[in-house]
Amino acid sequence: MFNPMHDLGPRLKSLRLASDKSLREVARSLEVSPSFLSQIENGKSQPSVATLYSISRYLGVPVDTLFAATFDGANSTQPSSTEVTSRTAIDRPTDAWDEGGARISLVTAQNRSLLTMESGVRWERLAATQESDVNFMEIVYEPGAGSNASGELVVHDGYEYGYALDGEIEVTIGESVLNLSKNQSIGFDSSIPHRFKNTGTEPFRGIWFVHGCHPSK
Amino acid sequence: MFNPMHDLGPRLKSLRLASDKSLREVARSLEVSPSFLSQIENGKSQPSVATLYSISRYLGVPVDTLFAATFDGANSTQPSSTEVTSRTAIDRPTDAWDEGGARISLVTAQNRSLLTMESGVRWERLAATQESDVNFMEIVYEPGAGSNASGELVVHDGYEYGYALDGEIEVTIGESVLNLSKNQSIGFDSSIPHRFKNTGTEPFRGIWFVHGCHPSK
DNA sequence: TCTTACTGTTAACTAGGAGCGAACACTCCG
DNA sequence: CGGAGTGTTCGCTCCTAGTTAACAGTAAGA
Repeated sequence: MFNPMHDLGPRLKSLRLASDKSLREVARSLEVSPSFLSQIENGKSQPSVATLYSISRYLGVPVDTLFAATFDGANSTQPSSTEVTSRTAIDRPTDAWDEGGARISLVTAQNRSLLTMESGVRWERLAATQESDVNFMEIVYEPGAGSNASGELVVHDGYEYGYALDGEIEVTIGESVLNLSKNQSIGFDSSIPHRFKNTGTEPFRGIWFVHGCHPSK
Repeated sequence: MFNPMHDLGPRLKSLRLASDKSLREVARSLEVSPSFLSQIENGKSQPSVATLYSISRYLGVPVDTLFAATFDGANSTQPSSTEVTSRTAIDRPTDAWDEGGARISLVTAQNRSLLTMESGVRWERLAATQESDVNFMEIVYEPGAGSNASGELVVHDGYEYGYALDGEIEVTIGESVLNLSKNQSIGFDSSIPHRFKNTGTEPFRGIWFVHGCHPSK
């Protein structure tokens, strides 16, 4: 049985060192004792959920990053990097992930590659085929999150299709403002300026499919 | 001081209910007592990190989803909902549907166009855009149903992507036989001979996306 | 109606570990 | 030689994660 926590301490430590903070300094901010923090970092003790959450917040990483997650199940080229990429913004959704995939790609909820943006938007890749210009993903918008922090509209080639699993999201496409809620679906020409924003109180979850039209390709 | 955990229980509960599992069923899988799970869901107790992690794994969501994120921008605009523009194109099934959609297409569960095949297979179109060679749909395979009554493998151009909402389905692609179950997703080159069959006892429901590669178009 | 088999909830309890304070060993600087 | 940093370890306390048991409610048979 594999224990996802076995690596938690060292990860925290390296993250702390990377941000050049002393153990006592972090401990003071988090309102825990330095000794306890040391014990956590050395795997001699384990934090409560609340403590872990505040640590990860302080270090600026999603909690999931701290677990020994498997980056990509089936055909992972990277051995141990466990990259959960975190980027600020991505212009074209079809560029989100760049490595190619196999001819067949089965992905479970556990081994999806994750792309976390600030401002509560998350994409999880649902399949990695050889096809470029295509993105099949689960997207999550936390309450208040928008596709663009600044609130600008986005334009790109191709078409976009989505299905709402949970929650509700405000979709602006051109002049139209729609509300996409559970079990509803949408498709549109993404050359029309568009934007998403979760104006509700619950996270929005949806299945998304974006593909460029690659007219020449 | 804001507690990010205050909503954790309810979230877990709604996620469990969404996946249609009983409390005892989940508890058994996670090897915790049902009572404890109930206490967690009702906020009367809090799980350890390890337990929370295994719960989130089981439910197929990242741990971070479970916290009340809420760093909202406080832009509570949108007083009037302006729920409009739901435009369903009229449809007649072709292979599979005729095109002729709007540039934007929002579809609710009630106004989807339906395509029922013999042998317990159903497709519901999720969006009708102007794009041809693209199908975005919800598919349902009743228990025992297969993509092909005769059980033959199918080949066609393009790629196929799917996400499992409910139930389980056996996917044969080339030599591989996979099992696609709830929250798992798949993508493959549809020029590989393939077939689906629901070998279980519950209906399978999934979001499907098929598009031809139309190299010449 | 009375079982049986589920569902979820609550009460009472306990063992184990989350988290603490204090002392530790070290390095660097004046 | 002080101090003022760093991180680590020991020993303790008290809280709580997680348990078992009994609970109430519903649906399906017989």
